[in-house]
Amino acid sequence: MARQVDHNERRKVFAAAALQVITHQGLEGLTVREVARVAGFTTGALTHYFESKDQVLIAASEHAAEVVRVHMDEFALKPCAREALRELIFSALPTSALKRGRWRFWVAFWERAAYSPEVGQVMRERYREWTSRLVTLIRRAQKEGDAPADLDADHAGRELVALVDGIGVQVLIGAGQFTGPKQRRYVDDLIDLRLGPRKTACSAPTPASESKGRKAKASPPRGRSAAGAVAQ
Amino acid sequence: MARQVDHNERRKVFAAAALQVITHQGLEGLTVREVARVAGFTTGALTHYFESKDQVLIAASEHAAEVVRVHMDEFALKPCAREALRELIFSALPTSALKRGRWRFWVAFWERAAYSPEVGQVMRERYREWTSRLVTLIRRAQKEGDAPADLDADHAGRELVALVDGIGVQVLIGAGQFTGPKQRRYVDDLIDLRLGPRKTACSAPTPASESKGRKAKASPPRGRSAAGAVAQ
DNA sequence: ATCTTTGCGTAACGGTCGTTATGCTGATCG
DNA sequence: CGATCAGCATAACGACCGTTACGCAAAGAT
Repeated sequence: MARQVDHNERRKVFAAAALQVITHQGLEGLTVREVARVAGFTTGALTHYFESKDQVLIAASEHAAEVVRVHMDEFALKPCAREALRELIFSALPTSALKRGRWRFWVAFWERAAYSPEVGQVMRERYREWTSRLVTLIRRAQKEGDAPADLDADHAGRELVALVDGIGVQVLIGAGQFTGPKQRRYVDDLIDLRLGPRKTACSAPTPASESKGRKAKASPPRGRSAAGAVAQ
Repeated sequence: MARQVDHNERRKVFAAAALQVITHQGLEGLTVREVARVAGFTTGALTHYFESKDQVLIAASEHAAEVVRVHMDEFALKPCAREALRELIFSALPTSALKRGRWRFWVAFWERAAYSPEVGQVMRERYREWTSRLVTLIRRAQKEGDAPADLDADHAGRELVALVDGIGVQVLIGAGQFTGPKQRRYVDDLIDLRLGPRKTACSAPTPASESKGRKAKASPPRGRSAAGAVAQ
């Protein structure tokens, strides 16, 4: 035998490089030469691990999904489902330069998915997982009495997914001044509207928790009836 | 002098051809040769009217916007603002093969806008107009007593824009079985949630009518229409 | 020590891209 | 009735693309 290299490990290196290239230079900047260069190799090495450029693209999306998966799993562990839902969605919003780069990545995939069945397949699986996370948390919130029992969790989940994607689009093209707090306000507003008034206490209902001390975050408006005069 | 042709008219023919190419073959299928071929010319003619490929792209988006603008103006004339809002949004949803093609077109632009400032500028103007249409109708609904007076129309308008874009994304990648009626249900649901109970007095709500009957266009684009261009 | 196999760099191939150069055609005007 | 010039086709250019071919270096196996 000859020397052995961890095949999966190498593929991950190239996938990460591809992710970086798309994030910074877009889909049309994605070339096998550039990916190999960023990864610290040449095309000869890359072709050793991938059959085609499309396979590199797929691997990049799988790598990106894996990176955020770790992050997302943390939120699911929070005791209060409704709060976990909020923060999970917040973490997905394009509120920083890095996250906006990630969003450019996914938008590029949307475009590609419409023409490549294989990419479409991958994207469908990504959305199945992402939507499922939200729906699960909504159901948990219902069990915790923090959302109406007759709420259609599937509907609400997909609605939130759509809202987030829509926000992402507007941020990317630079429509309106969609700052981070503003993005969060849209999410909070829709959550409150769908799930109704919040429970005053989370997990273990501490009965005398009357302190109104909130963190520095701007507190979002409540339901529709109280939504007047919000200017920022 | 030599023979004269309508410069703007020619540009429109190429723009329509570019629109068709992107719709059917995506952004990576958009080449100056293909656009010229579809328009019934060759690259020599195209370069006579456009400085670069990017300019063709911009012209294509302006043409697409102009086509839908005519359609949208009809809805604004409806007596009941809330119903007009519904149908305006319905008309934008990717509920047919043709409309899905249009959506592919816009998604391609989102991706491009993130990297080309000039394309971004154009897209921002498109969204300003689209959002403004929705917000105006919401305000009219408020005046007609068909929406709560304390509703933040700007917020609701942008929320609806985001929802529609999010639905478009999910339809394009094929996530869930997002049929036409289902798409409309999401829109209706959010409108009802934000604007509250409907007034009964308005014109009888046409139940999910897809007004796809092609009305006779006022006048066909004058001059010689090229080979396979302009498919409304 | 030698053979075999793997890892990967180098370079070339065929194709397509946006753009540019060039030349024909025919409508218009002095 | 030429002269002229806009309109457009043809073709070539240089760059870059994904992919393939090939060769060498090094590490495990014998």
